Amino acid sequence: MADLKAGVNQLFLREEELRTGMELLFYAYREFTAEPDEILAAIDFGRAHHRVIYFVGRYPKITVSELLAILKITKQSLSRVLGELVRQGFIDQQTGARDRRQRLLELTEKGVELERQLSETQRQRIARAYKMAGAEAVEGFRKVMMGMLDDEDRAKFTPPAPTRPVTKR
Amino acid sequence: MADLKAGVNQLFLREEELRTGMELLFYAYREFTAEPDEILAAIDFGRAHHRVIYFVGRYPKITVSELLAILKITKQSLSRVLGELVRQGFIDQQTGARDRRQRLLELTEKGVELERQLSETQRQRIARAYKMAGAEAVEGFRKVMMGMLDDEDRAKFTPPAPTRPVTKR
DNA sequence: AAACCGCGTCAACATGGCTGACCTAAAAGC
DNA sequence: GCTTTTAGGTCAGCCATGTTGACGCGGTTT
Repeated sequence: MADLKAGVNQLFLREEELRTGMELLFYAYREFTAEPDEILAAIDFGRAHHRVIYFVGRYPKITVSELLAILKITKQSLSRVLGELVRQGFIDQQTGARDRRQRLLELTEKGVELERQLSETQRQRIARAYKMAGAEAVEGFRKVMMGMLDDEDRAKFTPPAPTRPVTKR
Repeated sequence: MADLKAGVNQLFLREEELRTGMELLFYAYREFTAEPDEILAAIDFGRAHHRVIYFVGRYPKITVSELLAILKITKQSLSRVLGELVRQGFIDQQTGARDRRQRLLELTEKGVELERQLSETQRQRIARAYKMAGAEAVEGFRKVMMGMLDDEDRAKFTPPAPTRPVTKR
């Protein structure tokens, strides 16, 4: 009887714990995107533009299909925002040397500036959270977050250097 | 000179660390929503329906304005999905006893079943991550995630029992 | 009685996903 | 060298979910 009660209690705690995790993710993600969204809206861009800017900044000379693999959207969706970014001079495309079908993407100076501006609030938010929580907690955060990913995404974080999904280049 | 180098290195590490945090959040959120999204699509619902179902399940007898405060969307947006959920018998509305202007929301049995089904994969994903990472890491995860929230959201997690933002009821 | 509040609704619009079809040019395979 | 595959672009249309703004009804508060 005592055992049964303990079991039920365990279950309840676990349920609470899991819900907390779900909600933390929901709220954190929302807060995380809110500030850049405002900046973006002012220049008639959306979250999609931010993602493209971010990953092009992260992986200079990334190809379109590599970018698609990261974002997991269709090329039609990407092309809309990417096209705008290119036309408005935030991103440069240069034809691949080895493979001339590829368009290697890179931020222009203007693009770098926008990226910096957009990510600044996010960086601050994370830095604040890391600082408040302490180094050990950060390690735990990373472990748990990694555990939530599928193998494919997880692999992006394990290799020695920051690497994009490598296809032949 | 050695100092300077160390400083630069510190900066680089910090930058890497922060980017990792940003990306973990991006990928984790995407994975987290992917599975429910599939189930939802099959019954012609979207992520917005899930959120409503989730929070109504979480806070039975929640009022419309409390729900709006949690979701931070306009009532017009909410009303679209909430209306469908009510019409299709996933959510019941009952007029508030104290304040008859209020519509207290509750999941029907059908709603509970859908909620369970939708959240199941998410619960499993979190449970797996928690288990893989260990109790201490989970504590760290929570600390960091809390640090990312604004005070308002953070307050939702600190009180003794799970509480919704309390207005007069 | 007046003002405010909770909730619903109509209309119009933007963003960012999607599918499907079709094209060019370059690379790879045989 | 011809064929097939690949990288990338483009047109057209659809859908979900967010937005603003305006207005109405009934219940509560002052």
